[in-house]
Formats: sequence, structure tokens, C-alpha cells
Amino acid sequence: MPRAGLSREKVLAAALALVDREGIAALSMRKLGAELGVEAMTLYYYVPNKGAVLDGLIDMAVSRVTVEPVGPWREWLRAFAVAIRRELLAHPALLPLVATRPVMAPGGLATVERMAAALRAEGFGALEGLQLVNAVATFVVGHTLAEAGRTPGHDDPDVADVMEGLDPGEYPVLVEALRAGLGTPEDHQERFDRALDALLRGLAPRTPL
Amino acid sequence: MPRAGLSREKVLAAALALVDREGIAALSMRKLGAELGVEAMTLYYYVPNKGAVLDGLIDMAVSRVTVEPVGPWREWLRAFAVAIRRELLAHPALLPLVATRPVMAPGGLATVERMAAALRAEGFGALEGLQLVNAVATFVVGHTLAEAGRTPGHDDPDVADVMEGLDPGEYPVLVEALRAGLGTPEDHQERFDRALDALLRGLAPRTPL
DNA sequence: ACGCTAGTCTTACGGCGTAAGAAACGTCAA
DNA sequence: TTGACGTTTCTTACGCCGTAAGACTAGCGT
Repeated sequence: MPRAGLSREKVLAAALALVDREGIAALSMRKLGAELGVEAMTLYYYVPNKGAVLDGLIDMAVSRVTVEPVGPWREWLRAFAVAIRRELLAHPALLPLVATRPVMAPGGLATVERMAAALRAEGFGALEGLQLVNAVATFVVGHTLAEAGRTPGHDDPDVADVMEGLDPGEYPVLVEALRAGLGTPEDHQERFDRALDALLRGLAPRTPL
Repeated sequence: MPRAGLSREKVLAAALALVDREGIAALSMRKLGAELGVEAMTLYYYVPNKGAVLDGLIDMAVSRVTVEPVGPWREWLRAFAVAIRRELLAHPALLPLVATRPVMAPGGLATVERMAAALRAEGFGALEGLQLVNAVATFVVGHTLAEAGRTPGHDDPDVADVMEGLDPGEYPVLVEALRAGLGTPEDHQERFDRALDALLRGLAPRTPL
């Protein structure tokens, strides 16, 4: 019987809290143990190694994205994209992980399968539908990385700072765009919406029903 | 005068070689020093810290992508996307870096500025044009990550392996798509082309000339 | 009361980034 | 030739990291 009442789930939950609070660079087995009032090596009873902790974190995030593929496919696919983005922005520290690690975590596969099946019912081939889902997913990850991604151990020189030090003579258009709001949350939102629309508008089944 | 004939450039070149050969996880100051026949601390004479090495690597990759923004904007923007992808695929180990680190390295800014200026000459606003460039760039990074991205210290369970262990009863569409070529180089290429086309087709200036 | 097992801790190893400063080298003036 | 000096390199050390090996301990069923 456990003396500290631990479990794989509690370890992962503590890891997520730690990462959200201090960033992914701060996630070490020793700190995670301390978080749970336990020595580092104790964690290895619940988790084979640190990589498994990272995988678990990804799976947690991915699993929270569930979309019911009913109605017009462009609509729920859009909702899917929006849901991924929301989840990623809720835990920006996980972004480098989600982006880098093979996305095929078990938690997300079921969702993917359901969407692919729904797409095939609307005239897409199996491969074609999955390519579409993949295209949307990779677009969202790419966009959100640019929006909120920061390197683990990197002090973030914010876009605002870079903007200050930019020579208007050398980069006139860039400076103008920065003044017009490039890099603001609204800018990201708008760019996301427009590009997503373009993507969904342009991707249609090759052999419609 | 140098006794080992080093320089910031040679350090970066050796770093790139090491990273290409053994992956980003293998890049340590000690190994990089050994690569150059020198102790680790010697590198700190040419580089302030390890982060600067990583930044330098990114800048090297980004700087190699140069596109002449002449002719129809959709065409050279497409060439830009293709060039980024080619460069990233040539050094896949750099992908996690490029994706994660603020993309505004000095090496790439000039290219961005030139493209934005060309777009404005074709009826885009300054902000609008940069959003377009950004959208394309983030799309390419996202796609290429999914195509070739592997985590630093992660042994890659290839898509092929995952495919084997997939229950056709549980994931029928997925399995069918995998059999139809999901995840092959051709699949990635095709998905890239189709999504890029959709993106460029759908993104047009709001206030045409 | 005793053993068993699940859970925890201790110790240790090799690696990491890098701070501080000592040491060796090449150059050039005296 | 010598000596001083700035440039480049090395030595040592500190505090972190992931984790292998194995010793301890708390609570259970008998």
C-alpha cells in the first residue's frame, strides 16, 4: 500500500502543474519528486523514465481534444482546429513537446479515426480524408508554435523588443506592419482564421459523392 | 593569433556537422570541442554560451532560404514554401530548433522584408502581406515537423511499426489509409502540395489593385 | 509474530553547462 | 635576445541532470 498515495496519474498531473507554472525546462525528476513530497527515484516506480512523463503529458493534452464529427465536414473540422489551438494555448509549455514528438499518441488516435470515417462517408478516400485531417492538424500546430511557442531554456526576447530595435530604413514594411499590429493576439487570431478558412475552402474530396 | 585556427563560423560549421550526424541531443559543448580538437571551455571564447550555438545553427539554415519575389506572387510564394521545406528536410535535426525558437533571426528578416514589400506592391496591406508570409511559413514548419520531426533523445518508433500494431477492427479507416500509403514520402509530398495550393488559392489581398 | 511485497530512500556514476582563473603561445618593442 | 602583453587555450570546480543498483521500511495476510 502506498505511503504517499501516488499513482501514474498523480505524477502526470503534478508534472503538468509544474510545467505550466515554470516551463518545460524546469521539469526534472528531482523537482517533480519534491513537488509530490518524495525523492526522485520514487517516481521510477510509477513511470519507466522521464520520456514516459513527457509522453504522458502530450497524451493528456491530445486526449482533451474531442470533436463530434457530425454535420457539414468543413464545420466540424474547423471546430477541431479551433479546439486544438485552444488546448495548446492553454498549456503553451507543452507546445514544443506536441510539435516534436510523433503525434500518434494513443489518446488521439480514436478521434482521428472517427473523423476520418466521417470524411469517407462524405466522399473522401480513406487516405485522402486522413491527409485532410493531418493537414489541418499540422497547420494548427505550426501556427500555434509561431503564436506561443518559446524555446525551453530561452529567455524570450518578445516581439515588442525586437520591434524597437528594428531599423525603419532597412525594414520599412516590417516596421509598418508591426505598428499596424503584427504579432498581437488579434493578429494571430485573424491570421489563424483566414488561413484556416483558405485551407478548408481549398481542400475538397477529389471524387465527390 | 589562433593556435587551432578557430572562429565562430568554424564552430558553427562543426556544430551543424555534429548535429546532422548524431542528432541534436548529441550536441554538447564538450563533444563539439572534441570535434574541433579543443577543450569545451575554449569554445566560450568564440561563443557566449550554448544557446548562441543553437541560434547560429538556425540562422544558418534560415539564411540559406532566399527567394526572388518577382512575377506572380502566388508563384514565388510557393517557391518560398518549397525552399523552406527543402532546407528543413536537408537538416531534419534542426527542425525542433527552427520550430521552437523565435523565427525572427536576423538572417531571415531581410528575405521577409523583401517578400512583404513585393506583396504590398500587389495590393496587400503591409500587415496583410506579412500575415500571408507568416501563414505560409508556419504552415511549412508545421507540415515538415509532422513529416520529419523527431524528438531529440527519442528513439523513433516509425510509423511502420505503429501500423503493424494497429487493430483493424478498432481503426479500420486508419489501417486502410496506412495500407494506401499514409506516411510515405509521396504522401507527405502530395499533402504538402495540396494544402499549399489551397492556402495560396484562398489567401488573396482584401483590397485588390 | 512473521514473512512478503509494494513502496520508498540512499548512494553513486557519468554527463551536462559554465564560472574563475591559471597557463601557454605568438608578436613586437626595446 | 629579452621581456612584456594581449590572445587563445586549458584546468579545476560547482551544481545540476537522468537513472542503475540495491538497501530499507511500512503495512498486509497468515
